[in-house]
Amino acid sequence: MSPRTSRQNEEIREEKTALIMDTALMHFANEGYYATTINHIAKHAGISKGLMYNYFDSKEALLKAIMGKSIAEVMNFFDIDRDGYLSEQEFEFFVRKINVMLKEKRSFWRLLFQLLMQNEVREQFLKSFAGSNSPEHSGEAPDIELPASRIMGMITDYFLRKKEIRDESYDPFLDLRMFLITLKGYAITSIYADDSEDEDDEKAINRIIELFK
Amino acid sequence: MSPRTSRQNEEIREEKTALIMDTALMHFANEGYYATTINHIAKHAGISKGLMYNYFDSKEALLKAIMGKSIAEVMNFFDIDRDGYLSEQEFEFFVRKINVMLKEKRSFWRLLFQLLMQNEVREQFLKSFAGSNSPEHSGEAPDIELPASRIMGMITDYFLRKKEIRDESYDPFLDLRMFLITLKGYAITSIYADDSEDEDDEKAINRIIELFK
Amino acid sequence: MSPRTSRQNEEIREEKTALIMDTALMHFANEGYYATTINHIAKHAGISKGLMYNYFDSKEALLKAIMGKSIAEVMNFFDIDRDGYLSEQEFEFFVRKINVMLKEKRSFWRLLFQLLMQNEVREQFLKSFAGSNSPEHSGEAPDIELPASRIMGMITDYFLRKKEIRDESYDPFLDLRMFLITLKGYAITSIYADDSEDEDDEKAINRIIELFK
Amino acid sequence: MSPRTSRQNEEIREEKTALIMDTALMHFANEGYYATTINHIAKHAGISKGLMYNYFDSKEALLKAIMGKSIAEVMNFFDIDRDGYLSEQEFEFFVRKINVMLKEKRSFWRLLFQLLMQNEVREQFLKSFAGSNSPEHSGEAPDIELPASRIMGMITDYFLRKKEIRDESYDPFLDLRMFLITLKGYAITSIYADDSEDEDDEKAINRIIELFK
DNA sequence: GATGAATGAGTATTCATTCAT
DNA sequence: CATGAATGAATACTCATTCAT
Repeated sequence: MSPRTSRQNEEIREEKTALIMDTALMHFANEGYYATTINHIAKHAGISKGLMYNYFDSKEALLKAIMGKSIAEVMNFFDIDRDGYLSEQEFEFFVRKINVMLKEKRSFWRLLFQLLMQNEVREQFLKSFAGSNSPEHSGEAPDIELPASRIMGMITDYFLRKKEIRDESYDPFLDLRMFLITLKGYAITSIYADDSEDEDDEKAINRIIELFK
Repeated sequence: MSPRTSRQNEEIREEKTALIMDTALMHFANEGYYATTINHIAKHAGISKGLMYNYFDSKEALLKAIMGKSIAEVMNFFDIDRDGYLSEQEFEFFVRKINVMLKEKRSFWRLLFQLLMQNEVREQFLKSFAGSNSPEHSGEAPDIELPASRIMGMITDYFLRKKEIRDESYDPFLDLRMFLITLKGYAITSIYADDSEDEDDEKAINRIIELFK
Repeated sequence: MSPRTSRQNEEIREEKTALIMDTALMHFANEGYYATTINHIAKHAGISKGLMYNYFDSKEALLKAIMGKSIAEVMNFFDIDRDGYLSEQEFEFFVRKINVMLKEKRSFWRLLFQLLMQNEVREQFLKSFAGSNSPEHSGEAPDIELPASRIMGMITDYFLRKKEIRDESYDPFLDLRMFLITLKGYAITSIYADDSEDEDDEKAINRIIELFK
Repeated sequence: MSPRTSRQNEEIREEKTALIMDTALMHFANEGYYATTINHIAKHAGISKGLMYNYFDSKEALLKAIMGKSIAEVMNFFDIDRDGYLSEQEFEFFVRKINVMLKEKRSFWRLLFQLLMQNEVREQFLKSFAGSNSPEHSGEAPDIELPASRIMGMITDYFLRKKEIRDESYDPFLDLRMFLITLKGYAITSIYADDSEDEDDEKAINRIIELFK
């Protein structure tokens, strides 16, 4: 009957926060952000509507928290504090890693794509990847911009370096463009495949590596 | 003082129908179907809310009308009554045509992708492309199914035929898969590019043709 | 090409007025006043919505016109300019007449009952039958009140006169009450019978006459 | 600071449910179902529009809940599990009971009559009373059908049995018909009487019993 | 921390009525 | 006289958010 220690409370908060975010992500991803009601999430998470608002200020805040956390995880996955250099061997590793991430975080990617389909959201999001040297930002998502554009920079460097070992006709920007196109195509195909044959995906990934190595 | 002729009324109806559908498509595509209110559409179309319902039974009916019309146009574009055979030269023509369509019907494609991101809609839609020999259907969209799966059949045939002129190691299904992946990737890249450089797109299309010819 | 004469116009007006009123009455009676839209009436009458408003100021005005006309017809049926005296033989005639009226004007009676089920309408209507000497009225339906209460007076007189030829225990007011109850019961039974057996109705009417003669 | 117990919530729900149903019944009965807006009900019940939908899915669902509950109460009133036999003494009791019910549940009967005045509703409802041996029903109101037709069967039996103690000329079906007519007439007279003199009603009921005993 | 009853601003939809032709 | 496109006020219904307990 003794009151919970603040340590215990802290644990409860973390557990509940994670539970809510996971449940919400799943439903946002599958039924759509607008189609998913707070009630629905609360019910499936086994908590009350009111409690949700104890942890998140609003539905939008919940969405942002989910996206922020997921993006951070994805970024972490890329081993942020690497040297920013992508060797040929690392390139293969990089592509395979993306494949793993797509499969492990299907819900996040579905949600991300869904959100990117809306102009307003997309525009806000794209700034993150635009320039690596934006001097100031509104503070909305200050910790994503840098890593995101750093990865883009890293990949760009990789293709620019390929020019040195290819002949005159090689166009690194076209190759980069084709790589991104193929990656995106693979991503949505893989993310929305209802009957994903891992074997087929593996073949496709190998082919992508072969094409852009 | 005499009432409008039915010819005049017919014209008015056609014009207004088109106006409403165009306005709605634009907003559905850019702001999202759920985020777009009937009020919003009416205001931007310069008409009253009530008039909308004079032409379309509901928001969903409006969406279906838009999708139906757009899909029909796209299908027409593919010259449905061709012989169903895709020669090597026709393949290049085919890919270029897709590129044109993507650019001419950006809003439709944006809306289509958006809708496909939601499980329920996607599942219903995917049936259209599944089998070319579904004996009966509920009548919802009977004129889309056939052409859609016919096109898929035509493309599949094309890649199967390539096997005959390639060596033993050629995997037509992987090649087909890669082609579809690349096309999808190109599509979403092109559709959502804010600053589309036609020149760059042209290069990418050429590369795609070169890769899968 | 010569313009219609005012005589012709007058004829057209009368025809159209009757057409609209008949159509409206039928639908009001069967589907209900609220459930029947102006559109519905116009379509079934084969005219335009606008024309309706050329003849009637509003939906309610249409209703009032219908009720007024029907009530007038019913009153006429009772041979208004009779002497206001109901003999025993005339009583039988009177009851049979009511039966004929119920069958000939089913739609009107259905509509009337329907309207009487709503407090506001009923209260307004009941004044008509209340006193035969209401000094003033709002002018809404001045030509109904008198005949209606006159008929009630006539019937009341009939039952009061019966007292003279019955024994002491006879209660004319109870008998009158029972007569009205039975008539109402017969009316709604007959009006809403889906499979009206005229033979059965005939027997019931005979019984009613026998009971209250 | 602790949340309400589920017992407390249960109580609140029951109270509010009853409050809403009572308020709605009163207004439906008096102003008519269509003429009564959800707003109106909410305002008179002293709650918000939204809360209504917390308890009932729709206006129609509210209506059905009210009718279902009322019909169940009425049926209970008739002591359903009696032996299904109506003796002469019980007949008197039966008629008096109906009178009590009419007075105690005026609003319900007003609403019922009102609904029965509309073709569609009536047809659906009348099935309940039609046959006592309908093998299957759509499940809409399975628990009403049986008792309703059972009561009709009980009354029919009563009149058929009277034949045995009457002379040759007695027509039980005509008598039954007259009884139902008189009952209906009494019902609507009583239900819609603005100035109901209980004394007069009592006399009429006595007369009815005397007539059909 | 936890609950779910309660709120109200917002959304799709209906329909009597108007009006230009 | 006749038409039906156009309007907008009203209505049912939804759902994020608040708050008493």
